[in-house]
Amino acid sequence: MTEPNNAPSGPGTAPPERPRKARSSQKEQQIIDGALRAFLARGYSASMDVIAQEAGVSKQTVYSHFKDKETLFSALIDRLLDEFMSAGLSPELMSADPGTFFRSVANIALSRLDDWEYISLLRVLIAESARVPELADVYVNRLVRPATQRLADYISSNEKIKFKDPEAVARIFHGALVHFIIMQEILNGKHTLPMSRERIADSLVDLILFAAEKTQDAR
Amino acid sequence: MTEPNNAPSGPGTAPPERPRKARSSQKEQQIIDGALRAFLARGYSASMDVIAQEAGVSKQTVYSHFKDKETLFSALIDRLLDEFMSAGLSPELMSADPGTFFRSVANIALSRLDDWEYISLLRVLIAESARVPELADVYVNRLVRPATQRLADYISSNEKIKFKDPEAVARIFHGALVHFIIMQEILNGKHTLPMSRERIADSLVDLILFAAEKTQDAR
DNA sequence: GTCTATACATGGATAGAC
DNA sequence: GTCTATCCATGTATAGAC
Repeated sequence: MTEPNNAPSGPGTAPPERPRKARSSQKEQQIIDGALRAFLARGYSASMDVIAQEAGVSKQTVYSHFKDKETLFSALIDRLLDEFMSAGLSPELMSADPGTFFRSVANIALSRLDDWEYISLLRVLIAESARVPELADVYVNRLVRPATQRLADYISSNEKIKFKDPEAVARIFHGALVHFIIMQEILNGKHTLPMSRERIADSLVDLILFAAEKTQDAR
Repeated sequence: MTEPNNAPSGPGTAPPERPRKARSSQKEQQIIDGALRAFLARGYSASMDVIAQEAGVSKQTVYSHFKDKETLFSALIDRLLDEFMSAGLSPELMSADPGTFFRSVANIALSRLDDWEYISLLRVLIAESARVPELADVYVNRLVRPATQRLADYISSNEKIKFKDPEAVARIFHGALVHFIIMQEILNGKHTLPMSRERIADSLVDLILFAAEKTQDAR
């Protein structure tokens, strides 16, 4: 009945301490960790038995902390998305020159090629997007929107570059990077269609910088 | 570099002619169609009961044509990939000017935003890529490799444009388009982060043309 | 080949002891 | 809260009649 979880995102007061998992007992942390591993490795089809086993607790213990499988799944995805929520590019980067800025953004994005959790999360989100569209919405609102927004803001505000449609350019830049991750890591392109991340970063940065210069020339 | 006609980069020795059995009875066609709808709508978790119902036959009839669920699934995905296999851009396009070429490629790719089968196929491929990696490999070899290869070939051969790394540019161009489809249609971005396909196409074509011109100037 | 009926296993969820 | 044991629905696959 009364759920131990409290304090969703408090509107008026910004809590200086962690808003979530105020008291996560030893067992609860075990459950969360185990369920995370199970879901990310096997998708939503991971059985509750496997989850309990992975967590090192009994199945009933899982159910004493989470109402049902769907609740557990959504809670975990939501939790993961929070962790990956970009805390924002460092402010000094927003005032860096275009070459530094785009190169840094590309490198940060491509560093996720090594992050098994991020890659698995992406796969599960896409896999379950039809069944649970809300999770895809959370992903878009927490990760994609801020990322593309900041890119568009930089493009719009920086004097040295000028594009007709900063938002579209931002989405192209972001999309090329994310697709490369999906391609290489999820769809096995790392083996069937290998290409180094440096080549993608180099060409992408060149592309946008050259186009920006050309647009400048044409003014 | 390599022969454009044959590209069976695999060890298997499959006769190039008669790639598929010609006899598909009435029932068998029903099964295929029903299973296709069921799998694309609900993923691999679609039950054999639902598949049989969707096909309008009994469950046993399905099993009399396909050994088990996994075989049926793989056969269908393989069949779908064949249908989507790009027959190659029309030869006259390969000799068109860059503006026409890239604009056409972008429009062709973005037309898949309206293709429910393609979108569902993409989702299922990603969803099952961990469990059945071979299907992802087939997708990459049949669709992604030819598409990016032709883009890279065009970039390499056309006198009017010059990039340091045509293959990387090809993958960026292709990736930005495919990611836009994943974003808008699979991850629900069409509602949460709307953007017209024309804006993406315009900015992407501008980006590559301007960058190409700039590279020309710098020669 | 095609159907109805069924065997067998798995999975989500609960009961009851401690 | 935590465990073991269990219920019951669903799912894959098969048997047997026609």
